[in-house]
Amino acid sequence: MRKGIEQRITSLLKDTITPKQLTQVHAFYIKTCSSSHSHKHNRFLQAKLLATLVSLPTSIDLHYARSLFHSFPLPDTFIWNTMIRAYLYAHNPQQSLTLYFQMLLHHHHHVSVDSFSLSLVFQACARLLDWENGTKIHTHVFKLGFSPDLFVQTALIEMYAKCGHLDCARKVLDSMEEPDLVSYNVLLVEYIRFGEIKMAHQLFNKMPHRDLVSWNTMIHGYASLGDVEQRQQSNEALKLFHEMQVANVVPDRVTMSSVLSACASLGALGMGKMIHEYIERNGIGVDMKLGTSLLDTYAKCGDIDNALRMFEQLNHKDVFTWSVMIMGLANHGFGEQALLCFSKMITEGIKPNDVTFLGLLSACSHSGLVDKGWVCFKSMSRVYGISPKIQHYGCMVDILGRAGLLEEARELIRTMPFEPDAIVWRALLGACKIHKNADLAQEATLNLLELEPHVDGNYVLLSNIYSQAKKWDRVVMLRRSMKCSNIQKVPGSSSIEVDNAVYEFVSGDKSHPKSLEIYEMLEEVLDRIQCAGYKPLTTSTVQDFDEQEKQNALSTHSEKLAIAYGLLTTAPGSPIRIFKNLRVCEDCHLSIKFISKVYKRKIIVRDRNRFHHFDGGSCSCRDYW
DNA sequence: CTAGGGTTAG
Repeated sequence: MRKGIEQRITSLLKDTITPKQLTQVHAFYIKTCSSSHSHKHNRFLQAKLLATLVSLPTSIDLHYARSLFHSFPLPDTFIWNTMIRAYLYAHNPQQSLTLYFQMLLHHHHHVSVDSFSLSLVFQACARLLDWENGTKIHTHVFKLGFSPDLFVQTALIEMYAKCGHLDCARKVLDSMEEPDLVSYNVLLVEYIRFGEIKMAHQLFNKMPHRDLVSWNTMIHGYASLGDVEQRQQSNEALKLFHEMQVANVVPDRVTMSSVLSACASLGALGMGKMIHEYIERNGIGVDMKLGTSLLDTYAKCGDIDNALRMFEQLNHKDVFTWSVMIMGLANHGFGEQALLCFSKMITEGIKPNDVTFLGLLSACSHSGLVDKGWVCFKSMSRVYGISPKIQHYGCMVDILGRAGLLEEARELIRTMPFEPDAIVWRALLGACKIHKNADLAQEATLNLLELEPHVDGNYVLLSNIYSQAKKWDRVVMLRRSMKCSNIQKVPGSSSIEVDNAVYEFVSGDKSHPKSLEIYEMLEEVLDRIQCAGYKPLTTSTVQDFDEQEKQNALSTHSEKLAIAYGLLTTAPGSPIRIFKNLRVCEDCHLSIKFISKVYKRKIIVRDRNRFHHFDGGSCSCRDYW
């Protein structure tokens, strides 16, 4: 074949990005081969064809790759490696491994494994979580007398780490003479994936340099982890974002996405808005993922209007985007809108997944849509081929229970194809509380305490049920057993963001510097709403206090303090947003309705379960919560 | 050739 044609095909391959283009080049190659110039195949060009096929941005046509591979009578190391890569990229790491072992058998054909083969096969082991083969091949590295290669070692770190052998991974890293950023970052990512945030942070501090990926990994770690100490972790994410800027590392959309999820879990709307402005000011392009983050942040910070605006602005939406919107509407109590959103999603040809249905069922639950809940639940498997998980059954139990269909809820628990978990029993127990069914409550309690004997919230819920029924002896017994098992009650707290700083109040809190003013304000508030007809709902207190004591305990609940502070510090007529760690109590719910009317304020409360929008004396939950 | 981001019930 003439040199000119070889060069022409090489340059054609360079510009090949679609499978169709590739077949065209291939056809051209075959034509020139069979033409008069040469009948011999060109090994170099064929290898290049295969390599191009494997590196196309689209998914790999394995049939095609295999036929190319088999056209070589004696594939060399490069060609073997390319085929191993083909399987790896085509999500078939098992075949990569098989091919690697076949390659070893071709030793007599002078085909030898090189550092590319090794790094690829370790990646395959990492994806398969195949520690056994991984370690076995690790010994090959020594046997073959390889000088330690950066890529091989990095792949080894990933293999050990992904298989859960974080200490082995660390040993490989520590043994490296000059680990590069990727070697560090790989381990950082795996530490985070295993929830080892402390180890990650130590490594992060130890690194000689940190690049964008290192920072992003750490920020994401703090923003996404932390069921425990959620608040601290989210604040740590924001702190790191600040440090990153001090270190002159320019953030990108990945950074923004993580920082936003920290804002979302803090409920920090002001901070979220600042980040949004930062994104716009710095020309960071909003792609689908970042857009979904923004949407989710607005929804979780109580600003459903901006969430909807964001949703409208996004040109491309996938199942995540739609699910986030549906869940947002659900949490704000807009059940019908959530269902409408779902219909639109279907019309636009987006396939729902199991999370989408959690949003829908949650919407039905928050809005008391029993029939529609059943329709959704049944359509899951019948129409969309998604089999309901225990979470979906949990939602259905909640929907039925809240609506007072306690027997139906109990029957569903009995017939569902899962062992009921604590969450299911708690949903039933909560329903028993609303609808005052002592017998069923007894059954749910026994099951719940067997599964979760150490969760404070369960005792609080039970205690509320007993005091509602005025069974004070039971309440006392419960408190005693809590004390015996050393179960601490998580105190209720409410926070409010003023001038981008978050203040947190607990019941009877006097720690705020403006405490005196806050309590004066609270007194005025209570006076004014009482004039408007508010009467304290003392039945929801746990203790067998006298009436005045009960009222006093209620009047300084954390949400009331936070609202008093909000009234003091924000402009008249502007909305007040409160974030509570537990569910809002009935008396607070009632009084906030009055406050919204008397002070002409929109008050948005995010409690443990959902949002309450108070306006003009009523709440968006229509007292169904 | 290896590294980083978005949804998950009550």
